Amino acid sequence: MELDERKKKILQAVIKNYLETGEPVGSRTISKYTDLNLSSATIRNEMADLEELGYIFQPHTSAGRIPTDAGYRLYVDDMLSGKQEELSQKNRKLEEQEETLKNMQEIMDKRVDRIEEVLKDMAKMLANNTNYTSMVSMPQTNKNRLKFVQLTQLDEGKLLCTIVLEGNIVKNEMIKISQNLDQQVLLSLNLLFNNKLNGLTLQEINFDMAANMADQAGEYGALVTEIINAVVAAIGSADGIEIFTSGATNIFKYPELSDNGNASRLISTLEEKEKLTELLTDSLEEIGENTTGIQVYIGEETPVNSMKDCSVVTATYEFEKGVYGKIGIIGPKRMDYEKVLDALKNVTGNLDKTFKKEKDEG
Amino acid sequence: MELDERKKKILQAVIKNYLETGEPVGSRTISKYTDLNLSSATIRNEMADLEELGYIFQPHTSAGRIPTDAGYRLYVDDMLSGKQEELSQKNRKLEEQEETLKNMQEIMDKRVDRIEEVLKDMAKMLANNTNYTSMVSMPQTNKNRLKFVQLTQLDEGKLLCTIVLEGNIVKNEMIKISQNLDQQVLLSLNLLFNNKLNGLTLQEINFDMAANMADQAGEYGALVTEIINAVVAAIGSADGIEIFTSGATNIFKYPELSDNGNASRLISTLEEKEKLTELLTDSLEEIGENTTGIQVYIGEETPVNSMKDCSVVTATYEFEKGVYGKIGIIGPKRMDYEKVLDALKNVTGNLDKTFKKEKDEG
DNA sequence: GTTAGCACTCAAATCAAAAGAGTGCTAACA
DNA sequence: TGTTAGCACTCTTTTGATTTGAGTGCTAAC
Repeated sequence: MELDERKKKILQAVIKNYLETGEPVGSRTISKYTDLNLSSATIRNEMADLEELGYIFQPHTSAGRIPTDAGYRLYVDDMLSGKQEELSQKNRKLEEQEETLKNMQEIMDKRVDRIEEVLKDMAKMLANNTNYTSMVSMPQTNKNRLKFVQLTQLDEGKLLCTIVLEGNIVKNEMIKISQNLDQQVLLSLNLLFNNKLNGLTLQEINFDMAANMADQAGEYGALVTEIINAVVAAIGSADGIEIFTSGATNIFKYPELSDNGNASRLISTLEEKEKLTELLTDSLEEIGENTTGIQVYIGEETPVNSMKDCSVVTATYEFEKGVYGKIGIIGPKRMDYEKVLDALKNVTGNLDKTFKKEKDEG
Repeated sequence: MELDERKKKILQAVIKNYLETGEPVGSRTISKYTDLNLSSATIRNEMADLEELGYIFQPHTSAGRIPTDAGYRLYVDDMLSGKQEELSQKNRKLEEQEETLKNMQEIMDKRVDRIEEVLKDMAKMLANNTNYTSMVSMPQTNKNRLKFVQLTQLDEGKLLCTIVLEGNIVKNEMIKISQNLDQQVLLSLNLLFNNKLNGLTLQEINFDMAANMADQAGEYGALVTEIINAVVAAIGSADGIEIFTSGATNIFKYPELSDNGNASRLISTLEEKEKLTELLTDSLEEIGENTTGIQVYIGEETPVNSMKDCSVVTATYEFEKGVYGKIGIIGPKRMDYEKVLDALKNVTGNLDKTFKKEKDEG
C-alpha cells in the first residue's frame, strides 16, 4: 500500500483539523471539510489505510484519528520543502504580522548596545505572539574574538579584568592577586595583553601562547598566566551559554502539556535551563548557506525527556560572521507550525539585519 | 468570650496538625494529639468558640477545622515573640540543619566576587531545602557608593563606561559619542570623574555637581554631562532591582497553590518579577537595630494578588553598611513557619558574615 | 470504486446509593 | 458547673450502574 495523492490530502485535512480543534477528527468531519466530495464511508476506508501506514492513530476504538509523530513529520517536511509557502506567507503577512512587525521594529530601535535586552524582549514578544513558550540563546562566544582587555587595580589584592569581545559583549572578571602592582606595571600588562591577544578566538589562545607570554613577562609570569586563565574562563566558561526563556505559563493553555505533572516537569526544565542547551547549541556547525538554519523536533525526536509531548522549532540567527545564536519555540505537537515557522524566520531575519547594521556603523 | 490558655493550646494543636497533614482537623484528633486529656466533646465546644472568635473555620458542615488567616497570624506572632524559639532551634539544628550548614559553607566558599552567583545558589539551596519557592533581590544600589569609573574608547563613536560600586558591583554602560577622544583627554576625564564622584551615593550626585563638572571640563562639557547621566542611569536605573527566583515548581507540591489555574498565575508572577519588587523593596527603611528584618505576609496580607493563597516570609541581609537586600520564601499558608524562619535567619546571618568578611579583607 | 445502513465499541456523562468523617445537641455524670 | 457519652444529622467522597453519543468496521447494494 502506498501513499497516493488522495490519501495525502486526507492526511493533511486530518492534521489541519486537529491543529485547530485539538480533538480527534472523525470521518464525517473530513467528508465535509474537504473538497474531495467523498462520503464518510470512503474516508473511513482511507483512514484505516493511513492508520496502517502509521500516520494517524485512534486513542480508542470509538474515537476519531490523531496524527502520529510520523504524520506530523510528513506534514512539516512538506511545508518546509516550501510548496505552499509563498501563498501562506502572503496571507499571513497581510492579516496578522502587521502589528507583529511594528512591535519588532520598536524593540529593535531600542538601545542596540544591549544585546541581552534585545533578545529578552524578542523572546517575550515571540511568546506573546504565538502563545507558546520561547527561548533564546546568547550568541555562542566560543568562536568569538577578543577585542579588548582592560586591567584595573581595584583594591589591595584585587584586579578587575574587563573583557570586551567582538560585537561588544562585555564581561567582568575579578582576579585575586598575591602581589600589588604599581600603575606602570599595570599599563605594560594592559599593552601586552592587547597586543598579543587582540582578535584571537578562544581556540587560538593556546598553551604555547600562554607560556610564551608568561616568559616574556619576567617576574610577572605567574600573574600573566593567572590572568590568561581568567580571560579564557570568562570567554568560554561552560555557563557562557546563556539562555532566556519567556512565556513558560503558556503551556497551561494546552492540557496535554500541563496535565499529570507535565507542567511541573516542563517548567522545571525551563527554570534549570541546562537541558535547553541541547536544543540550542546542537548542530550549529551543520548550517550551510543553503539551509535556513531551521530545525524542527517533533515529539519523540526532541533530545529532552520532559519534552516528549512537545514540538520544538529552533532557528539560527547570525550575530556576526561565524558567531551564531539560536531562538526557539516550545509548544504542543499540535502547534501551528506554519505560524511558528513564519514568526521565527521573521525574527531571525530581523536580528540578522539589526546586528549587521550595528556592525557596519560601529 | 476571650482566648484563655486552654483555647490557645487547642488552637495551636489544630494549626500544628494542619501544617503537617494539610487536612481539616477534627475534635477527636485533638483529643488524642494533645496532653490536655479532654474528650472530643469538650474539644468540640472549645472549637466552636474558636470558630466564633474567627481563628478557625469549617470548609463544610461535616469537616474538621482549618486555621483562618487570623489564626495563622496569632500562631506566627507567638513564634516571632520568641517564646518557643530556643527550644525548637536547638532541636532543628541538631536534626536537619547539619547538612544545610555544610551546603551553605560550600556555597559561600565559592568565589565570593560574584555576588550574583552566590545569591542565585543561595536561592536554589533555600528552595531545595524548604520545598517552597525562594527569591532573592540584589542589594539595592540606590544608596550604594560609587567606587570607581573607567572610560575606554572602544570603537569610533563608542565609549565603554565601566562603573564599580562599593562592594564591587560592576556595571557596564555603552555611550555613543559624537566626537572622538584621544588618549590624553580620556585620561584626564577618567581622573576628573574619579576625583569628583568617588565615594558618592546617587543622591549626592546632584544637578549642581554635574553642572559644576561640566563647566570645569570646558569644551568637553557636553560629553561630561552625557557621561554623568550614564553613570546615574547605571546606578539607579529602575531595573537595578534585580531579583532571582528558584524552585518555582515546588508550588506543584501544594494543590491549594497549583489547582484551578493558580499555578499559571503564580508562575507568571515569578517569571515577570515586577510584582515581586513589592515584596522585596517594601519597608527597607523601617528596619532598626532591634528588629530582625523579618516580615511575614499571611494570605490576604500580601500585596501581590496572585499570592492571596500564599504566605510570604522575607528577611533582610546587609550587604554593606546601609545597603540591604532581601531574601524571601513563598509557600502555602500552611507552610512550616518555624523551619522557614530558621532557614532565613540562618541564610541572612551567613550572608551578613560573608559580606562583612569580604569587606574587611578587601 | 463508492456509498448507505447497521451493529458494535468504548469513553464520558449522569444518577443513585452507600460509606465515612465530623459535627451539634441533649442528657447524664462528677 | 464543667465534662463526657451517645446519637441523630449533614455533607463530601466513593462506588457502581446506566445512559448517551461519537465514531468505527463491515456488509451489501449501487
